[in-house]
Formats: sequence, C-alpha cells, structure tokens
Amino acid sequence: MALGDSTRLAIVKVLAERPRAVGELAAELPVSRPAVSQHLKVLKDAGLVTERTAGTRRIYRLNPAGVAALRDQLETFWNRALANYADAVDDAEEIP
Amino acid sequence: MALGDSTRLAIVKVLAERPRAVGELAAELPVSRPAVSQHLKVLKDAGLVTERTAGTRRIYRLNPAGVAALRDQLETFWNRALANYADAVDDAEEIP
DNA sequence: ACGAACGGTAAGCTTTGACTTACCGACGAG
DNA sequence: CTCGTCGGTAAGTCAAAGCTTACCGTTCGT
Repeated sequence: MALGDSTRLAIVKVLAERPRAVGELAAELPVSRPAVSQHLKVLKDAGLVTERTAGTRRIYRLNPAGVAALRDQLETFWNRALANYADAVDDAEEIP
Repeated sequence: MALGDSTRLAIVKVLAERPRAVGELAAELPVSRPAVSQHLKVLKDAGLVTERTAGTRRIYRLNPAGVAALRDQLETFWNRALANYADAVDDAEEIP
C-alpha cells in the first residue's frame, strides 16, 4: 500500500489541505527535500497525486480520481467483510 | 498503519471470508505459522481482529468494530481531501 | 498418563526501504 | 550569458521489521 509509510501519509495529509511545491512540503516535514521527492514519485506512480510545472517549481496536488478509486476499493472490502461477519454471528450465538 | 504490510493485508482478506485458526491461515499463505502468529498479534493490538479459544486451537476473526472505526476514519479523510480539491479547482480553471 | 496437535515466544538473520549527501539539469531573473 | 533557485536522480548507509528455526506450554484423545 502506498500509504503504508508514515511520511507518505503525512505528505498526503498536507496535500489534502492545498497543493504545494516540493520545497514547501519538505519545509513542513522532518525529512530532507530528496526524501520528499522520492515519496512523491511513489505517490505519483500510485495515481494518488498529480504534478504541474510552474516555472522551476513543481506543484503537487492530490489526484481526486486516485483518492476516490482507493476509497471505493476499500469501501467494497469493508462491506464484504461486515456482511460475512453477519453470517458468522449465527455460529457464535447458538447458545446464548 | 496496521495494513501497511502485504502479508497482513492478505491475512485480513482471508479472514474477511470467514474466521480461521492460525494453522489454517498459515496453510493459505506463503509464510510460516510463527510469522502468521506475529502478524495476528499486531492486528489484535490494532483492534482489527479478535481471538476465540476452541480447544487447542485459536480461532481468529475480523473485529467489525475495529474495521468500522478504520473505515470511518478514512472516510472523513477522503471527504476533507475531496472538499479541498473542489476549492482548488478555481485556481486551475482561471484561464481555460 | 502419555503422546500428538496447536500455537505463542525468543533469538537471530536478512532484507527491504527510508534517509542523507552529492551531483546535475532546467528554468527564470538580472 | 550568468547566477541563483528548484527539484529529480544516484549512491551509500542504516535501522526497522518480517521471516525462520528452535523451544516450550497447553489441551485433547487414547
């Protein structure tokens, strides 16, 4: 999972507020700028962020499509898990 | 995140079908039984699974409360992220 | 009571991957 | 044209954590 790393999760949370340049992100996080760059590459490959060039700066923002896709994926998983649990309750409640 | 590891995610997916004993889980995964035990400890501490003793066997199942809690937590995050994106669209669409 | 099955724990190894420093190319300002 | 800013990439280091083997306690069947 692309959000498995805590730094990456922090980046996503910051970008959830508003788009940022790489240097801005690094300034708000306890890691160096290259580290942020590497994390952004992972997040971009995962489709969770998009990049926009503005002069010498690269503005990164969340990709709503990627975020929604991940959300839906998890949503179906939750539903299936909770549905199967409802069936399993029968076994547990045989003798109250 | 407790689901950051792929093996742990696989365990959760298997448990989403139906509860299993530790040995059963290990039989369906490409790792040893002790490895499964260690992952189950993490998942239990995270509140995602519960344990029930049945003779010499330990039956593990998903904890719907923990699953729902994580779901809600992510849900609020998605909503906030997508809401902020709607605001940011204004900047991008200034000059079509 | 004894043996087998089940599973948790400890110890150690190994590997993954996150981080830093160093370097280089791209772009804009002067 | 040149300098400063911004940021991606490479190389190397290091610590976190996942996996295995070995061991032990617990429980059930015979």
